[in-house]
Amino acid sequence: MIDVKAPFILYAQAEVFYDGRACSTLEIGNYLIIHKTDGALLIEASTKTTPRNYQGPGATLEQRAHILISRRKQETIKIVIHKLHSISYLSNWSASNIIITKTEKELVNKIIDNWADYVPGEFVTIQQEFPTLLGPVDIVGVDTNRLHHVVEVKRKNISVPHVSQLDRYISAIRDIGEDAVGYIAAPNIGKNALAYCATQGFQYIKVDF
Amino acid sequence: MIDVKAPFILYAQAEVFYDGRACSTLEIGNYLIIHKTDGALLIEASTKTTPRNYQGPGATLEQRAHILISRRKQETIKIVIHKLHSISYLSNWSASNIIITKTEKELVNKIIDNWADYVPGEFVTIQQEFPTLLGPVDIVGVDTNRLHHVVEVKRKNISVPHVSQLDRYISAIRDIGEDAVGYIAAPNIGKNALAYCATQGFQYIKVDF
DNA sequence: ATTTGCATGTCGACT
DNA sequence: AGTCGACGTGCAAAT
Repeated sequence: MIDVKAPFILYAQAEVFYDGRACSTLEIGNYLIIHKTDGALLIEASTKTTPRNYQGPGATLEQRAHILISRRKQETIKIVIHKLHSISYLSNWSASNIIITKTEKELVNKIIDNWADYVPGEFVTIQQEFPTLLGPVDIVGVDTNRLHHVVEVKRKNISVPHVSQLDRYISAIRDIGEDAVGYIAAPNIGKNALAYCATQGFQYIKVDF
Repeated sequence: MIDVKAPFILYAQAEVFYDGRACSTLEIGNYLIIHKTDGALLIEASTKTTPRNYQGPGATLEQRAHILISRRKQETIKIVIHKLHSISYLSNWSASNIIITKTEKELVNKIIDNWADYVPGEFVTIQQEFPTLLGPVDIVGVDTNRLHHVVEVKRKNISVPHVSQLDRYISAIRDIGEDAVGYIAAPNIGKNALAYCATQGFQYIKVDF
């Protein structure tokens, strides 16, 4: 009846039961059921971006009478189909990924290329991906007084956890016996994050694409 | 002509451009485009659960020649349709929500709400998601003797690794100089896990939905 | 209206 | 296979 090997979109009156990390029930109604080539399964209702129920890549689909069962690891979705309105198998469905531009790296490059505009002083080195025990910092500039200017860059809004992250980087650099001051750079910053910066003595660098 | 007021699913050869919190491009290919009654828009490819591009509820859709434009706040999606394979308008598409049951959180709440039934004693604080170096513990109650009652909750059966996890949490709390006793709570527990609990001096709390 | 924290988060990178 | 961090996170509840 349904080719569970092929990708398809199915519009049907159905009810859905999920068991796995939690349990859920979706009451009987008309839903859009999407089966992808990698086994992913979506049950979409008429509102919101996120599906009502879903199963990730690698799920296996089988049919028993008017019931579709998708299994993946410890998770199971059971779709009871009461009335099949339409089904259509998609051929040559693309799997391309989006390409994101305006990346963090782009901002990092802009700051380094125009370093003097953002951080005044005489600098000996400006280094990207400066290694610390907690992982690499985006940019660290060392001035003639050996003071480390630590810049953490985000491509969108800065929130409190990002400032906290900078705080830990600063600590890590001070732990190795270097003096350091902190900067956080992004197109925007949240109010709380800005206040947090003030308490920590960090400076916000507004940088746009 | 596409009825941009109605909910529909559209299979087409298209390319997609997004601008908003970031920028993205999706190369030309065959994609499934879903327009929901609340304005939400999804561009689905043949793999993965998450859509390649999307727009949340409240977005407005308009058509200009062979280009669909969805706008929402500061975000824009432009879909250039090269070849329309099929379009279907969904009638009586349900908006029902799922009902979630049997989550770990539900059990955690039940234990906290009825704390005295599960853990006897005089308590100063009862804290959820108690932070440790190994991550948060579900519940920690501190009694008048400063003894920490550490409760790890699972939504199904407890097996040996879960008890081992509790063991590590207890160690982490003792490492910060606090005295601690362990409890593990779930609807069921395996025989080996129960024996392991006995050796470690942990207590099993049976809790049901 | 804004902020906070959870999610069946998903997903990719790295160990 | 597990862990970690980012995400155009989305989403609902609390403030």
